[in-house]
Amino acid sequence: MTRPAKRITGEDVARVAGVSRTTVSFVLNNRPGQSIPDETRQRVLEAAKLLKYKPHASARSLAAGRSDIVLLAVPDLPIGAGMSRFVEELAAALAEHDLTLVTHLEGAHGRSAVDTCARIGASAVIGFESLEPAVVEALHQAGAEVVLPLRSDDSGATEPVGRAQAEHLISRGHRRLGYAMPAHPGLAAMAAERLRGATLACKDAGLEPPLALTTSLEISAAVTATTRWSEAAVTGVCAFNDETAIAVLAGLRERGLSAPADMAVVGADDIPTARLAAPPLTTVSFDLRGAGRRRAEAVVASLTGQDVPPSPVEGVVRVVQRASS
Amino acid sequence: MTRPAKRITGEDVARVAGVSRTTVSFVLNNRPGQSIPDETRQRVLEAAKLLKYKPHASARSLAAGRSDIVLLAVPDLPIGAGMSRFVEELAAALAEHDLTLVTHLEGAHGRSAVDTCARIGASAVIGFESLEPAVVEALHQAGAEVVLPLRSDDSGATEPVGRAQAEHLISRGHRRLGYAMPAHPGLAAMAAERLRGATLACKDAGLEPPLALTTSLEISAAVTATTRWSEAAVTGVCAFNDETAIAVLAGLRERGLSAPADMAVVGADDIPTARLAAPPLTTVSFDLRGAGRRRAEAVVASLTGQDVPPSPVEGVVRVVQRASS
DNA sequence: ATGAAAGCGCTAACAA
DNA sequence: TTGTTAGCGCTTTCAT
Repeated sequence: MTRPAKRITGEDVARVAGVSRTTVSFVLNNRPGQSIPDETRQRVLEAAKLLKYKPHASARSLAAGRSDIVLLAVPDLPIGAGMSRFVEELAAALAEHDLTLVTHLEGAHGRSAVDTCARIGASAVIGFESLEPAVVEALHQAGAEVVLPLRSDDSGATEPVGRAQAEHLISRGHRRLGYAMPAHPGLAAMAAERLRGATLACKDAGLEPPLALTTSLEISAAVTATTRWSEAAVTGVCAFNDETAIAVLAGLRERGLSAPADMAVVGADDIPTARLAAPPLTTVSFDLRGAGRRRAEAVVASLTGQDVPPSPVEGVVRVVQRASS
Repeated sequence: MTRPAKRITGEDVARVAGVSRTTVSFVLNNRPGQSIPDETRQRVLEAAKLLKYKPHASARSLAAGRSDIVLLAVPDLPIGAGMSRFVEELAAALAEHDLTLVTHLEGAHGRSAVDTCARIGASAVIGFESLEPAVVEALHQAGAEVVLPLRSDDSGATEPVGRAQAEHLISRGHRRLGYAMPAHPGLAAMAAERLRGATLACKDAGLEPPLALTTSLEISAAVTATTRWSEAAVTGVCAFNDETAIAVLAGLRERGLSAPADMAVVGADDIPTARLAAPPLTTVSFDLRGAGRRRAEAVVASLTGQDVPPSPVEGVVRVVQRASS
């Protein structure tokens, strides 16, 4: 498990290939503008493969002045399966541009994102939500060339989610809506955005804003919330996400009520267990992969100083109707 | 978002503090054995703070010969909230030893863990499950000094989970058990381990091994599985995890049966929605934070060449009894 | 088309 | 106690 293993350097490759280190570098990075005969190029490539040469990351970054490492800084919040799809796509899209993505999970006791950024020498940092200016500044100080918030404008499709939820309920005849907010503080900002989307949909339909109530993932909390909604004549509730929606469903069940007859419920995220809920949960799903790809494009663009092509965002939000509404 | 910002080097700090770069290095890394007068030390520290000096990661790693970056390589599998607790603790514990953790999520199209390891110049890599020897070799080639599987021996508490599930059911009088295996291929290895634990518990009790059936997260699959269990006179089933257990519950419900009367169900992981299931799900929870900490200790130990103190693993697995069993 | 040489910013012997 | 010096492995400009 702990073998140091002599490192193979570019010099080794050069010696084996019978060329200079410079040539090796040119070939391996296939630097444009250098017309290297195919014969030489092959020789270098073979030597590299033979020796299993891996360029030394630190040396490369030091010399080149950039590490091409992109750090995704995830704050302390409940992480779900949707996240991995986003991250995978982000990583894949970045890799196409020769960038390497790693993720930092911010925890109560661990390093801060800024710290981690400095330690790994990231070229770019993608933060969640909007980054505070002071943090952005610190990140730059730490060596990051580019710093982007996660959901600028389109990416998270966050407001549209709330809008889609509310529109769905409205289209099914509900006139008084509720919104189930998550208890986790880290989710507050995103929840507020989704709620805003729902509020806009209500306004468009000439309805009052949804009655927003916080619901932790416990039956008792859900009982309290659903009771208040019932009292307020709410007939349909949008939940921040599927977990919260499942809590609402549980609250209803506990009270001897049922969805959608007594109260329609729609979640968000379309987690795997949504369809297993009782009743199966109507939810809003959205294109996380697309979001990942768009984010990657934005990073690449600012890293290379190009203009950001606005990249169309269409049909990202979709209602998956099941029995709960 | 894209300000290069002139980098502050150790030289700048040295100049401001009126000392040499060496002294700066010594103070900042507070190298032992160098008795530097407090006055000088303070001067350096102040200069560094004033200039907001951050050592250049690549330069440091290149010179020191190690990056102190630890890479956690997560394969392509459904990632849950439990994971973040583990990662957070791992990161925190590593940070105490001046190591920095970043995570790589393996995806279908992105970079491989080996690739990522090479690109970031990780000093150590923590893999999931057991790493194949060829991969370990490649990782070393890529520059990793230490390579550890995630769950060697104790960490994941994986076999004990299955054992606890089965013992719980057996203690409640069930004589014929079922085991619900997940459909996701990435989970197969872990599932096999948990099943093994359950099998051992059965053997200890003089019972047949559990009837293992795969159950995807769809009601139809769960209906099929539960039907077969019913036919085989199974009265209690352990599920690989809570999601699978929730599927089993849904299958039972669909068939007009109920837990635990017709079939007792116990999950694993204690996800937040377990208590919201109908009926609330009995599950097995375990100490992910402890696991994270132990893994960190192992990494630190092999990185520093110390002997690994076996670190006691007690009371990590706990049955949380709810209505489903 | 290829090579020589000068760093990138830092660490760590070794001197002083 | 502090400074001088020599690299770490790579990129890249400038000669050849």
